[in-house]
Amino acid sequence: MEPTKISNRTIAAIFDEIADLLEIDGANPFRVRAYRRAAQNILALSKPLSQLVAEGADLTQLPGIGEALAQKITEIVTTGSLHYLDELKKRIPPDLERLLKISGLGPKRVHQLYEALHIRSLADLKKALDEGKVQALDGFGPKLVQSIADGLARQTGVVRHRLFEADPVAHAVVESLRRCKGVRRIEIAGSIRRRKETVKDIDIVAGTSMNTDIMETFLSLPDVKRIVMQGPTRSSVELFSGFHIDLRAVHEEAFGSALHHFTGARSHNIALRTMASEQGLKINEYGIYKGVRRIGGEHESDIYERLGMQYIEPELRENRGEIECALQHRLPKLIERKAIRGDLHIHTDRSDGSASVETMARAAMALGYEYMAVTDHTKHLTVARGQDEDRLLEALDEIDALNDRLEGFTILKSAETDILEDGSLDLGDEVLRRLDLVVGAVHFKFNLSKKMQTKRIIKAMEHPAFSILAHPTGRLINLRDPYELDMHAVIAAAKELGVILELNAQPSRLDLNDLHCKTAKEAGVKIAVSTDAHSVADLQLMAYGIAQARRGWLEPEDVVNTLPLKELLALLGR
DNA sequence: GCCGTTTTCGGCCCGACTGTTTTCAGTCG
Repeated sequence: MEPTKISNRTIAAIFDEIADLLEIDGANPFRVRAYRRAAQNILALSKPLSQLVAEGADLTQLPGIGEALAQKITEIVTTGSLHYLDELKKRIPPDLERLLKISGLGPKRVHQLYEALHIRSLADLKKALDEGKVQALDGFGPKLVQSIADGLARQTGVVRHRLFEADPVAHAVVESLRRCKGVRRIEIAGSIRRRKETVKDIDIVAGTSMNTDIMETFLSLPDVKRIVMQGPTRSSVELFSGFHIDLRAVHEEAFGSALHHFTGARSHNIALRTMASEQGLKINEYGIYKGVRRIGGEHESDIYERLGMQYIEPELRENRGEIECALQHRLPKLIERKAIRGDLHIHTDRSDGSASVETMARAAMALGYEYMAVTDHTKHLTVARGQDEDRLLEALDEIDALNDRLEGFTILKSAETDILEDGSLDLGDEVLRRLDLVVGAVHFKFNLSKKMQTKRIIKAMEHPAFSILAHPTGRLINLRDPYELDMHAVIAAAKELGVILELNAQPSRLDLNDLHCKTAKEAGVKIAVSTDAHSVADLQLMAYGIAQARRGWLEPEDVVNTLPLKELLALLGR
């Protein structure tokens, strides 16, 4: 049968769905976990499974994939569906998965609700609650029933917050707790510390002396809407702003272990603990132990040291191969903000930016940069006052004059050229040739088929003047999905054509994402980390781009705007 | 369902908090 081009994401979603259903069915929890772990590992792959199957690769070589799952993957890829899942759905109503999302309801209770009251949907649950049937069940006391009812009422919209929205909230809470009695150390942990693009909640870890009032202070912060959970060492609240915050307080000697535990990712922790137990060691929030003897935990680095591996930066802790690398002492030397020598995507008031070319240039100089590229929009993008050839030529004259005046700084001539529907560029060849680099981007016709969109973009990349593909997938996190695009084909074309891919640092874009970056790096494709600044303040967004680059395993040599100007121009063929 | 220098069976991370319970199961992170 003709293989489908079914995506890794779809296959992972199928395995996750199986895990949900098996869990409700009361299956062996380790079997459930095998499906979940496989789903997670599949998401981290840099090659499409459909391609691996077509090449006849041995799927059992992949982590977490054995005979049974390899066979299921092959069936999904070749037939587009999975008989086993269809059978499961027949036996267990798939709507039950939605009940799992309600806080306080796990597989056991969902199973019980289904068996005893035939509850199979949110509506059924609401009705049963209203009729007082739920509280009649064994183990469903008045408080639990109330919390389920509350959870059901809140059910609408479990949102993941974007990193840049969570950052200021987290910092404000940390600052109000820092001066509490007995607080020696306090840090943000969780997915914020790993700089994940979206976060579900905010985790904070404190190392304290015996006498501390941090928990009381935390629970009585003015922003607290309700207390979700409270204990002597751990509490959780919901703020009026909708954020959930977990606070974990341990004795200062255990701060490193607690910080590690609450930084996660969970899959990273599980992998480390499994490894530790193979070495006869045990890791928990309080330390790392050999037998009953505690051999570390004050500092986070103790854990990696005792396990005989390199320290793993938080951005890498996703169990995507970092543990294996750390054991072999060949982790990437992740890029840092200070390695950046320039910004290659900047708007000015000549299109939709708010500051002049000179103002942006002086701001970039103040950041210690050697260069920046002015990349105002082109004429097709009328809403952004895109420039036609004549206005662009005027801009180039202004840049020439400024470059004569600015000491030790170069403004590169460029444009964020629209990629038109047929893959041609929105500027004439004569003007394109006068630019130091050409940034190309899609700003309309997002809804083309995957095939057409991929063709359109690769055609644009084939233009001899084309340098950098900006925000390659067009997504706006939580607002707009990426357009349909065969990213593996785009990466292959970039490699072949010597085109650079952008990691757009706008925190609502972060496009390429972390996995794309890793895949591009492995393919030998260079990345530009650019802010797409529309104001002086936006230049600071570089930090978000660098964080995402680190999550994508990028090193300074993978990123073109770490190069000195001369070498950058040579790479661009100028 | 996966995995292996405890290797083809018998393990599989670890602990806090809650509610309903008289010692623990379920959920969560």
